[in-house]
Amino acid sequence: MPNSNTLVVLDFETTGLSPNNGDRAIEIGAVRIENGKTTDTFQELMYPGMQVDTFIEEYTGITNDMLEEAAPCEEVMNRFADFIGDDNLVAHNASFDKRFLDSEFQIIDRHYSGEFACSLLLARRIFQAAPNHRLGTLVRYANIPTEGEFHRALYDSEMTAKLWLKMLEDISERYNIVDISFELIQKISSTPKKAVQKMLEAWV
DNA sequence: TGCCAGGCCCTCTTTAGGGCCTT
Repeated sequence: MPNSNTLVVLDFETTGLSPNNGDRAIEIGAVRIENGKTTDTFQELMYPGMQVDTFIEEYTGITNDMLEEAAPCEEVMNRFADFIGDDNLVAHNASFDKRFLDSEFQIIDRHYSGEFACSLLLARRIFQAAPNHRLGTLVRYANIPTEGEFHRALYDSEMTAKLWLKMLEDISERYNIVDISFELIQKISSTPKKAVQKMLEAWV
């Protein structure tokens, strides 16, 4: 059974946008949050069996030379499957990371039982006034200190985790809700933007 | 040869189109 007090916030760097086009993961970063505190991290580069193009090298700072020294995707993703266990999962634009997690796990015949939540969907509802809902913009909007490079897997997962906790804190303070369950998060994320405030005000 | 992501969300919507987000 997934533990609702424990979350793994994860982020992939990849060769492109779609596993259906043959794209693979090149780095996975993750942060485990237990009762609001970071208790563990995971970060590994992985060799996807192909060269990445110059856009990806420049976007992520991950070079082909770095990847050639890395363990293959299959090996790294097996370790990552052990890391996430049955915990629930969070990512910024989770549909993207879920596609790559599913694709990489299918290759090695591994499975997970946790459910995904999406910090982008939550932010569109909780931080409606933000200029946009890219991860970097939201981190600045929420006044979260930054001291690293975006577009690396561990740093982005750490920033997503901090943003996640900030949104939970915001919900808790704004609506006086003490216990924010994973189920409530899912409920907020699937409620139309205009109806979120009323829904939360009525939440007991 | 030519194509090439996909889910969410808004609106000049629902018999659709296009921007936002992720690499």
